[in-house]
Amino acid sequence: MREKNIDEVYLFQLEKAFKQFRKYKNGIFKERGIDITSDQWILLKRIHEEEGINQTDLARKAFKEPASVTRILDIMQKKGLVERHVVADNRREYQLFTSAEGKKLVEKLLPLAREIRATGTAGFTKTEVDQLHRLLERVFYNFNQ
Amino acid sequence: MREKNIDEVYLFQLEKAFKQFRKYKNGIFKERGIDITSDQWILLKRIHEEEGINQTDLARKAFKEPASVTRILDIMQKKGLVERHVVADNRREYQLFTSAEGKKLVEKLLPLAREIRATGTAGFTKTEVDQLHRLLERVFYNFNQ
DNA sequence: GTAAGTTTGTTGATATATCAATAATTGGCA
DNA sequence: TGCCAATTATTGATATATCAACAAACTTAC
Repeated sequence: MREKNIDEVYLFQLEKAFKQFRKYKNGIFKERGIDITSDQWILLKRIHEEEGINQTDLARKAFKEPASVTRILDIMQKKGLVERHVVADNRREYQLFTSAEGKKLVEKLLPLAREIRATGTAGFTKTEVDQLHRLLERVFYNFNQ
Repeated sequence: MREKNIDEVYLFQLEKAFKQFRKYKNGIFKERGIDITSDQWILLKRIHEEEGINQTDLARKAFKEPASVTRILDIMQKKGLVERHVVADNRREYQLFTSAEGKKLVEKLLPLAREIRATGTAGFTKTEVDQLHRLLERVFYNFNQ
């Protein structure tokens, strides 16, 4: 049997879709003059959803490595978007909070994020979006065994 | 309307599936003692499919930036997996070839790659794999406008 | 109460992604 | 022919991913 050409491989399509999404998102931020990256936005939104979260939990929930989270937070802290607060009864960890500026940015970006999600599934029925979601969950599950 | 929690967002699931796939693949290579990364393998396989391809075409077909291709090839060239040949009638570009060692590695990895693809869609019907592929194509298309 | 193990976060090294700038070469065209 | 534009590859800067090693703080078991 002939080896599949890589174009036909669903995993290559998965990679293409993800990369194109990231490019699109970064492009939208840039074109609106918003100085934030796709990954910084993920963390900012997460912290906003759960103010006071620590880095380990943040990493797990955002599906990032703790080391990456450390570095992305360093950048966002320099930009004044987030704050690390020491915890009274535990000197190992930080509680993370969005700054006032961070909160403003979240409010600005939430509708944009909604638009971006809608763009990706333009022309999809609700059923198709669910189908895609469930199929991706199963792929994730299969690779997570 | 409440803002969607990021877990529910299909785009987050897309990212998770892709990252988990990459981790799984890198893990398999590592566990078999094969000194190659997921991305190096993509390029190696592509060159093997089209010996003599130049970097621009390789970048387009592998869906990578030319700058990334330059650097990944540098690494693979050092490892002795690929060769850059000068072209007689065009001193700007190189023709890329897999080395003898590169070819051996391709033969070793092709069945592994097939297994990895199968792992990702374990429990899928053929229809579901096609469905996933087509849905991803449409997401890509939507973000590529 | 202390030693051993665990948790939390950081850092270093390496690989890849992206954008911008650049060098070298080639092609088109007046 | 000679200049300008396009092509090909590289490099620099910055951001992120991954793994390993580590330090500090905390927890557990004895």
